[in-house]
Amino acid sequence: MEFEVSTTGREPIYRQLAGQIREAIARGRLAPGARLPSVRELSKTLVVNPNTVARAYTDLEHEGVLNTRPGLGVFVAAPGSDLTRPVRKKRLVDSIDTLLTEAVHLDFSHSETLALIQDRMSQFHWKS
Amino acid sequence: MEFEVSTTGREPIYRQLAGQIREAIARGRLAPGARLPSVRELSKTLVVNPNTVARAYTDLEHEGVLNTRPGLGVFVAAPGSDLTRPVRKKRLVDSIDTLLTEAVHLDFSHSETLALIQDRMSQFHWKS
Amino acid sequence: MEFEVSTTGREPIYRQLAGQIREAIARGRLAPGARLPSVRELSKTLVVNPNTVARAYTDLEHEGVLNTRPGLGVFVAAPGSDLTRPVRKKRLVDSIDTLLTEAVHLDFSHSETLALIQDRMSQFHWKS
Amino acid sequence: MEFEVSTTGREPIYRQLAGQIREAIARGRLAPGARLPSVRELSKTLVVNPNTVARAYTDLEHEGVLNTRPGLGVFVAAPGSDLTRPVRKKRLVDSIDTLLTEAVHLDFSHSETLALIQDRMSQFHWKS
DNA sequence: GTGGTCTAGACCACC
DNA sequence: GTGGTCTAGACCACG
Repeated sequence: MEFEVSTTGREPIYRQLAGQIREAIARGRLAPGARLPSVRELSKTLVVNPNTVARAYTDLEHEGVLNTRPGLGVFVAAPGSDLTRPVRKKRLVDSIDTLLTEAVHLDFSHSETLALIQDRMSQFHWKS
Repeated sequence: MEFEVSTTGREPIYRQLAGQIREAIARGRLAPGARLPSVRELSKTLVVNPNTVARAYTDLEHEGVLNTRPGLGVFVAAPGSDLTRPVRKKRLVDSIDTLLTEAVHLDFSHSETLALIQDRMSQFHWKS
Repeated sequence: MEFEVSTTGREPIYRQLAGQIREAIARGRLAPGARLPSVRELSKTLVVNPNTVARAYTDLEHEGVLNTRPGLGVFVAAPGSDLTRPVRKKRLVDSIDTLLTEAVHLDFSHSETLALIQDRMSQFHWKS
Repeated sequence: MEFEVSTTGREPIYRQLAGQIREAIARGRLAPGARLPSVRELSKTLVVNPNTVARAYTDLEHEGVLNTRPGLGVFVAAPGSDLTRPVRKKRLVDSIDTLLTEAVHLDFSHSETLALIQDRMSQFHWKS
């Protein structure tokens, strides 16, 4: 896996990195159990402060997306969420509504939006 | 229209407010030409500083979502975007990918996600 | 780059500043990627409130003229516009008509006006 | 002459009106000596407050563009400016620079800009 | 150190 | 009454 961060644009680097790791997992390009580069290693290849990489990793660990095994490295966790179904559903619905709001303001039609979503869905790695 | 902001989360107040206004418009609950509460009025009901409300309004005006007529108030603008199609599409696709990443991590299946999206889509106000 | 603002005129300070930055970029005196003075620094040299400088910077960021990288500073963005061609043309034509109206009222002839425009054009940094 | 004001958009009504009168004169559609509608009359047809029309007229009178002859009405003044040539030139050059700055940021080329300006120039009524 | 957010409170322009 | 500008000063997030 190679990641890349852009120092142009206002999204904090640690959050760009966390987002890219989440997306790589969701697309199936990083499988459960896979080992990620060490903090030191990744901070060198991305030319960013090690604290920045560490922050991304610990955030994802708190989310349950990564596991750190001290002395061994950082690994992709098994899929699944600790949250209850109503909580998970509420989060997803809120995000969907935000997306649809954006689609309407960007002047896309119902059918264009749906087609685009279905097209992108085929690129992700869905459960069962 | 009633809006509500939470001061506990990390999302800035002015951005929560802007998001709620955008969503109300996208759902058709705020029609083009409708007048929004005055800055001072809304700042009182939300118990925030008038500058904070004004910031949300002016951001939305820059986006072309609202029109402000000094001395009269703030109004919902006509729909439509001045942005180029490639730019609009890129923005939407990026948002879709972020959403789908979240859906996978929240452990939803392809069909559940699609069903949820189609259900929510029916609540928005699409063009043409 | 040195900027200067006048507090006596009726043009808001933040807008004077934004205009000077836009002009410096259009003349090529501020190249893409160049760093602008920090908000605090510039607010000291101009003797205005930091918020006023920040307002100019964020307006220009919304226009796509500047990029701000929190923690690092504010930089000149890559050139180009995200707006649709008809919108861009309408804006330019409106501004041209306003200019020509002024030229006529200032009692300049057709040839004097054209000569002056061509002279000034040579001082700007045009694309391609 | 018919004028029209838009209550959408942030330009004050009195200034829209003044601008339209200036432009009509510069295009030769209102000749020197022509009589403008009375304040009362115009305020009715535009459906605006009479004070607003009066403000536009008095601003233009101060500029030397209109003359009020009490009891008779408001008339287009003879062309010409009271200002000295260096002052007039400085004003025009400043306006030209502002226009060219906008053209560059709107991503127009040198030749497109010049062509557009020459096209619009032919629609104005130049001296001698 | 950088920019971002929010508050409190003053004054102005417009209608 | 409306929104717009500006100041002073506090606190937070980022690198």
